[in-house]
Amino acid sequence: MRKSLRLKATPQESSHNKPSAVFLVGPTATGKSRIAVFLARKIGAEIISCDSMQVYKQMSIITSKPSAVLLKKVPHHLLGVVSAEQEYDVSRYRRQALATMRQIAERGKVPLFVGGTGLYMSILVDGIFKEKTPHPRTRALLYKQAQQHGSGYLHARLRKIDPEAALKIHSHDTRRIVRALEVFKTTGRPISHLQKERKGLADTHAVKIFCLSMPKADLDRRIDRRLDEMFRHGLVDEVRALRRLRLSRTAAYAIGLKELQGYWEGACSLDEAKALMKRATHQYARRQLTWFRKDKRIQWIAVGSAEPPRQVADRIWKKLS
RNA sequence: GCCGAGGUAGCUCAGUGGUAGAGCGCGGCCCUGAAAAGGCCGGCGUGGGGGGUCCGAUUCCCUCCCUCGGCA
Repeated sequence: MRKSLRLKATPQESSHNKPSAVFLVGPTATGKSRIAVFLARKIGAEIISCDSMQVYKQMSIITSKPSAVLLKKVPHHLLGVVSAEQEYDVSRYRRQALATMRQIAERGKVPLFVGGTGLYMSILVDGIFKEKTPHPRTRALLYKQAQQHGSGYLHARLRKIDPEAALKIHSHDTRRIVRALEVFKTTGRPISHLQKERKGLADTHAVKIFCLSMPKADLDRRIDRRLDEMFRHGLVDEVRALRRLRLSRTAAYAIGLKELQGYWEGACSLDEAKALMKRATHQYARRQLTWFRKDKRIQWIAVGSAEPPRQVADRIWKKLS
């Protein structure tokens, strides 16, 4: 039998012998993909992407999917699984990820989740409250009301039906106010109650989470370098091809689409568009870090800017065994 | 060289005789079916240099420096 992952058993776990799930997360451009492949080989894992944008088929360069070389070394899942014309969301991701995980378990392998989407990670580890899918008509109506009367008006309504949620959601955060009202309208229950009902991998698995980190200045440099590389590798052609599609709203949020659109509309030069993309990605990395920082279960892996991926993988592996 | 406009936050620029703001950037934070999204908080400043008037100047005056435009 291939060496399977043995985690150091803590007192509580020793009797249960929970299956394990490993997460390798971190902001963009820290080198997750390469490190993940080395790590996966060492622990007998298959990789499940934990990225909200790499799920789209026609978007490879723009989302920095792992290279073909890497894909050949270890089985990867949930990359390019839907058309960029389709909407995608957390719950769909969760269903697909859990199903994939079961298949991997059947093969006697360990699931290694790799990506930078904090919410997707949390929804796996901690769970999601299950309710019916979004109700588009209710939602549309609520947005219309928000437009007419302002988000404060909706927030006041939320305060009446679900004070707890209203306290948590800022009165300007239209998106979450609408969602909370929508849930109440369609289920008759306050979202704040439903949200307490969640079960995730943390309840059934021995979950290990590793987050890569490096000084922000180094990270920004790496981001810039990667953006330059993306352009060299045909980013513009890829995005030009995307224009022939009817991109879904969710896919359209990928960093770079708006910027290149601006270029084609003559609002800026290509270099300016590239600079805007770099900036947007720096900001994105910052938000990612904020998300990960608050999760106290995370074990941080400080990566040297020139440290070989294999070495990083080794360090993580040592923490696992 | 002359004329004109201007030098205020990292950038673009407001404003005021009582030591300054906005947008963007930058930093921190929030996040349960849009999350590479959305929202919140923070001014981060030798107000070009020097001198003068004034109780008090970033604001008024003088001078020097710099930038931009026009004329030479």
